[in-house]
Amino acid sequence: MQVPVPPAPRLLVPSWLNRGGITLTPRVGDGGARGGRGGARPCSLQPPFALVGRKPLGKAGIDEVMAAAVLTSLSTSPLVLGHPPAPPAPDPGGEPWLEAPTMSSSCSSSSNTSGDWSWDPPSDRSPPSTPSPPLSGHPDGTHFVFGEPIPRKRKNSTKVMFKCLWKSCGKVLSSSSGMQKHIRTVHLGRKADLEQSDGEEDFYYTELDVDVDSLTDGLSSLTPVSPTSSVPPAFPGTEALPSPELPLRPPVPPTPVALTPPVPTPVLPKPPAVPRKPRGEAKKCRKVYGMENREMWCTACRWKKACQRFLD
DNA sequence: GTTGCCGGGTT
DNA sequence: AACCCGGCAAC
Repeated sequence: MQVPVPPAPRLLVPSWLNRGGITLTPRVGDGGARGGRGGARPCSLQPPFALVGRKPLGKAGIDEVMAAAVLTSLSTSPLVLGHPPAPPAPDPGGEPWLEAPTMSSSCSSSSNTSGDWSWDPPSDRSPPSTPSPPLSGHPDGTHFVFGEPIPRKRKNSTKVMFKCLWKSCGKVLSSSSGMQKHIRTVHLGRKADLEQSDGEEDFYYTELDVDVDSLTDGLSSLTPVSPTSSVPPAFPGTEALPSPELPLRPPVPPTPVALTPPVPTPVLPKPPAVPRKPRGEAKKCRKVYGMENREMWCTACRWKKACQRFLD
């Protein structure tokens, strides 16, 4: 009849272990707020060095890098640099991608016969919310309807560009709004300033990451293939394009696509023109309850996952 | 600097 | 599966 339960003296956590992760009464002297279920966790004692080498990316084999590059380009911009993955040289540099865009007439036909770029059905990741295509005219536009496989960009020096997928138009702009406008006016024949776009434009352009560094690098020194020194003029019909930067463009012939009615589009099936998931507006548990009341957060928030209580 | 959360590890 | 956290992009 006694309670022989010494409350497991909490170990002294060495500073190298307690890197903010351990929630020992955060800062408010609440003393017992943690009690959620059965006494919280014993401060985790995983060896901190278990994470060694989590991202060996730095010196990962070229194969890995190549694979990553291929995957990336496949998932984000299937048409980009429509040339087959057959690098002529092993490229010792370690930056196999973006070896200056080759000037194959990408749009016409033989973009790539391996052609796996053809509307990959959402087999892999299917967002549970809305499986249907986004023609649902939501003015907000930001539909993350098709899974968001956009890999996180390295903040290094990649820049997001937007490429028009319209047949024989390879226009690349630096802003999505500009691209939408371009598509709206040039290809869809709509009013440029039409406020409400039903999002249809999103189908006709794709996003692509451009490594600025290697681009500029390549421009200044490499330039293996015809560098297109004189950039061909843009379409005569287009408005002032907000594209200050536009490194290289495929030799797109001056196509007379002025105001043709919506043609049965060429390379449609490219859905995920989803730039990046914008941060939701809803305040999440952390913000609502504060760090002090962490036990009131939804579990997802507690685990640093997407909040499931305050959905966007 | 803070917040939200992905990716991945641990239990 | 539940739990946890490093790290990073968006603010």
